[in-house]
Formats: sequence, structure tokens, C-alpha cells
Amino acid sequence: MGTRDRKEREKQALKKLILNTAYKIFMEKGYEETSIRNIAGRIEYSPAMIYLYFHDKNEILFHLQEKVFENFNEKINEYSFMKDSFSKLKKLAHSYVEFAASNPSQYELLFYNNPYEKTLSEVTPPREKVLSLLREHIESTIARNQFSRMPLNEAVSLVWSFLHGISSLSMKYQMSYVPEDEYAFHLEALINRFFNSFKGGY
Amino acid sequence: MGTRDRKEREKQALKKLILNTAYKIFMEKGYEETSIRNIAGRIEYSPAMIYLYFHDKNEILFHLQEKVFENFNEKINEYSFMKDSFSKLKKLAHSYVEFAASNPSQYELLFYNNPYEKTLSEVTPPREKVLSLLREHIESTIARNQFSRMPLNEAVSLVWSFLHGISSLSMKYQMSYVPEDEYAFHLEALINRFFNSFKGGY
DNA sequence: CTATTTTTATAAACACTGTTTAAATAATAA
DNA sequence: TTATTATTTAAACAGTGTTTATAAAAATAG
Repeated sequence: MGTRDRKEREKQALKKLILNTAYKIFMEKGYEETSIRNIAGRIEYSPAMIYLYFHDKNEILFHLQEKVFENFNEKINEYSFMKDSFSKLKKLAHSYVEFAASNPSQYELLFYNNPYEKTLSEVTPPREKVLSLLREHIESTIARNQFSRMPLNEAVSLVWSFLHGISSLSMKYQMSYVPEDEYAFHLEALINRFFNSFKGGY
Repeated sequence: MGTRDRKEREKQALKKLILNTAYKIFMEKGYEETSIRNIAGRIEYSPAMIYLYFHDKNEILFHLQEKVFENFNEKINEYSFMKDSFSKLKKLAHSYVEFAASNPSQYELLFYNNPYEKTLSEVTPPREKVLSLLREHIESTIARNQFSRMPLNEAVSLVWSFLHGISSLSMKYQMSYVPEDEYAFHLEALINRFFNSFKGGY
């Protein structure tokens, strides 16, 4: 009889409901305001209920990061159709920074939290996925002699540091010396200058 | 009569005691563990007491940042005696990153918190002080034709983004693809590569 | 030196947080 | 319908920042 199956389906449905609600609240009010009681209240269950579906809040954070990563990944793959490696890498950089600047709380959730050390250490965190995407792009750019020749790891760290730095500063509008209406232009100029500086051969 | 004076002195002494205790706890266990009750407990006063000396926890954070900034400032001025602008800027960068890597919770306190929007907006935050120091160094390096010619603001953003990025990633050991014993060397190589790329004239 | 006023300190409470436990309710099987 | 099992929650624990009303201490005035 399908009783067991139905129960399993219902369980999964409730789990999804919890996650979707958590995601909604996060998108509305940020991670700080996404409390267990908050989620429970909106789906009209008790807070204790949630602990029957998730080990702790960290596990919810983990799934939230996965969802947010989908948005991020979509954004930075916007120009994946392009052929020229160097231009494609530059476009990726633009998209990366643009995402962080216009979705600060999403970027923060993705890179300022580490729910992995404690739980679910088998899974590759979104951070790692971003990293390997970046790595691939840089590798093929170097292979085509369109990026300064250097150990791959160094190039990855160099580019990622810059992108993460510019994103972090933009997120909280810490470059307050740049007028707001020139901000987008400023970011663009920075990215271009950075990559053009590491362009080309030997 | 000096009663009023003595009272004022005692008040200031207690205020300092609170701040020093907060600083100690922060250095021992990080900002998370530095709670009002925690501070109050150690100086053997009630938590409510602290609110007679500080408006809220943010005001304590503000003073903590000032103290931490002193450490940071000392570190990044380590090589201020040097004469060659470019080398000095590079040394500053090394010191900057080294501080962040070896004092993650201090760097975090300095750049990941903003107690200014709400309170004490007259004072220049440590962040701004770091920024102007960086600006000065870059300006004179450009003036001596030792840095790629570009608008000062762009150069500042470029350098600061890179330094903040590399620091943020190092802080939480997010460049996990680099073995731990090669880490210091890796950071050094990155900084050298970055600055050498923006070295010299036109 | 007492009495009054002023200052100083705190206990207790409020509104939150994540999390656990034991008890109550609802669904299923006999 | 009763017994068993699965589901759900109320209540509590140990924290957090912060406020308020009250008590204790100290300074001042008579």
C-alpha cells in the first residue's frame, strides 16, 4: 500500500516548504532576520518541528547557499557563449562584481559563512564551485597565451583576491570617495585596468 | 573642593576599566564571546552598569576598533622609514596582508563592522584612516612615475581591493588549494606579482 | 551628627536567539 | 474500539542586548 510512499512525499514536501520559506525570508529581510521561530511562524508550525527535518540552523544555511549559488552561477555564466578566452574572463569578472554589488546579502551569505566544517563535509561548498569555474577560465586563458605566464594557482589567487576584494568593498559601499553616480563606471574601469595589466604573453 | 574632580576621575577610570576588559576578552575569545554580561562579570559589576557609561554595545565596538587600529597602524607603518616610494608601498602591502593573516579576528573587527552609521558619526572611522594612508603612499608613488599613470582614485581602489581581497581570503584560509607550508610564500609571490604588474611609467 | 538629596548600582524583566526534552495529539494497525 | 506508532508542540534551558524601577551608598545641607 502507498501509505508509506505518501508519507515520504509529504515529508519531502514539508522539508521543501521549510527551505523555500527560509529562502523567501532571507531574500526579504536578510540572514539575520531569518530565525527558526521566524520560519516556523510563517509556515504555521512550531519551531521544534524544524529540528525534525534539519539538524541545526547551519544545515538550513547550507541549503540556502546552494539556492543562492544557483543565482550567482547563472549570473557569472552570462557570457559563457563567448569564444575569446580573455574577453570571456573579463566578462565573467564584470558579472561577478555586478552580482555582489547589486545583491550584497546574497554574496555575503555565499562567502562570509562556513557551514561546512561542522556539518555535511562531504559536499563541495558553492565557494569551491566558483573557484573551479574561475580556475578553468584562467587556465584556458593562460594556455592561449592571453594571460601573463605564471603558476595557475597564483593566477587564480590573484584574480580571485581582486574580485573578492572589489566585491566586498562594493557590497558595503566602502569606496565612499567615489560618487554614487560614477560608481558603476569606476568598477568597470578597475576591472578593465586589472585584466589589461595581466594581459598577453610571457 | 575636589570631590567633583575625584568623582570625575573615578568615572573615567571605570570607563577605561570596561574598555580594557572588553579588549582583553575580545583578544582572548573574539568578538562573538565579548558580551555585555561577560564584561560585567569580569569586572564584578552588574550588566546594567555598563549602560551608564556607554550608550550601547556599538559604542564599545567603536572604541575596540580604535584600539585594534593602533595595532594595525603600527604594523603597516613598519617600513615607513624607507625612501623609495614603490618599495615602501610594497612593504606596506606585505605588512597589511601579514596582519590580516595572523590576526584574523582583529582584521575582521576593523573592516567587517560598521558602528558609525548609527552612532558617533563625527569621528573618522579607522577604515578611513587606513584609506588615507594608502592614498598618500600611492599618490607619491604615482608622482615619482613608479606606478602606472591613472586617476588616483582608481589606483587606490585597485590596490585596496586587492589587499582587502587577499586579506579576507587568507583570514579564513579560503585558498585551500595552497598547502599550508607554502602559504606565506604564496602570499608574497602574489603581492610581488601584483605590484610589479603596475610598476613604472606611462 | 542627623536628615535630605543626589548619585550610583543592581535585580528583575522584556523581547529576542538556537536548541532540547518530555508530554500531548493525531494517525494507523489489531 | 483499543493499542501502538508516528507526528507535533509547549515549555524549558542557556544565552543575547537593553530598559526600568528599586535599593544602596555617598555627598550635601541643616
